[in-house]
Amino acid sequence: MNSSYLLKGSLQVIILRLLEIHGRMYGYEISRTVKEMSHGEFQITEGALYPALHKLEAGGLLETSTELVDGRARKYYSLSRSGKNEASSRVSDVRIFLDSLQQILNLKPV
Amino acid sequence: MNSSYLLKGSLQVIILRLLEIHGRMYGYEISRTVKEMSHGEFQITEGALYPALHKLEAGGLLETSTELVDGRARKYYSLSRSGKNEASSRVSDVRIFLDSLQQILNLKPV
DNA sequence: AACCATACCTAAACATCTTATATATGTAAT
DNA sequence: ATTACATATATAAGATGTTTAGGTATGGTT
Repeated sequence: MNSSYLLKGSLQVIILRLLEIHGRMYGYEISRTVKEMSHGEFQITEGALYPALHKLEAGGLLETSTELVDGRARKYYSLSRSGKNEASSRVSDVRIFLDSLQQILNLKPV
Repeated sequence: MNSSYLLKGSLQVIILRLLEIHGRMYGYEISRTVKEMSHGEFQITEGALYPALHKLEAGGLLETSTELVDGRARKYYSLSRSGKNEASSRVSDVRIFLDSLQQILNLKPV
C-alpha cells in the first residue's frame, strides 16, 4: 500500500498553505518542497499537482504569471484576495480534522 | 466547502484503529464514536462507511458476526489476524503522513 | 399516526488520485 | 554527438473513494 493515497483531499490545502507562506511558487518547486519537507516520503505526482493548481486558479483562488528563467518557462502561482481568505479557512478545517484523527490514532487500549 | 472531504483515504485507517482499540464494533457504533470524538465536527456518511467496511472484509482484514440486540440486527466487525498486522502498518503510515502535513501547516511565515 | 433514533444497505454522480504519455530546455557524462 | 538526467509544464484513461439520495426495518416517544 502506497502511503501517497493519503494525500487525497489534502493536496489543495497543502498548495494553499505553501503559497500562504512563500507568497509565490511554481509547480515544480511545490513538488520539490513537499518531497524535501517529508524527507522523501511523499512525492506529489504531476498528474495530481497540475490539475489541482488549474482548479484552484479556475476557482479564482490563485493568480499566475509566467516567466522565462534560464531558458525554461515557469508558471508562478500566488494567492488571490479570495485565495488568502480561503487558505486560512481551509487550514483551520484541516487542523480540526487532524486533531480528531490524531485523537483516534493516539487512543490508549481500554 | 465541507470539511468532511478531508476524510478521503483516511476512513479505512480510522476503522482499523478503532477496532484495534475496541476489539469489536458495529457500523453504527463506529459512526457515533467518530462523531463524539470529533465533538460533532465529523460525521462519517453511511454511503462511505458501509462500502469501506465491506471492502476491508472482502480483503480479509475484518471478520464479522451478526447478532440480534433489542430486536435489531447488529453486524459486529473485528480485526482478523492479517487485519491486525495491516492496522499497525497503516497507522504508522498515517503518522508519518500527518507529521509531514503538520510540518507544512505549522510553517512560520518567512 | 407521526416522528426520531437505531441499524443496515446500495446506486448514481462527482471529485481526486495514479499511471502513462507528451513536449521542450539545460547540463553532465560517455 | 548522443545518451541520460534534472528541470518544467500539461493532459487523458482508468481506478478509487467520496457525497447525495434513496431504500428497508425495528423500537420508543409525542
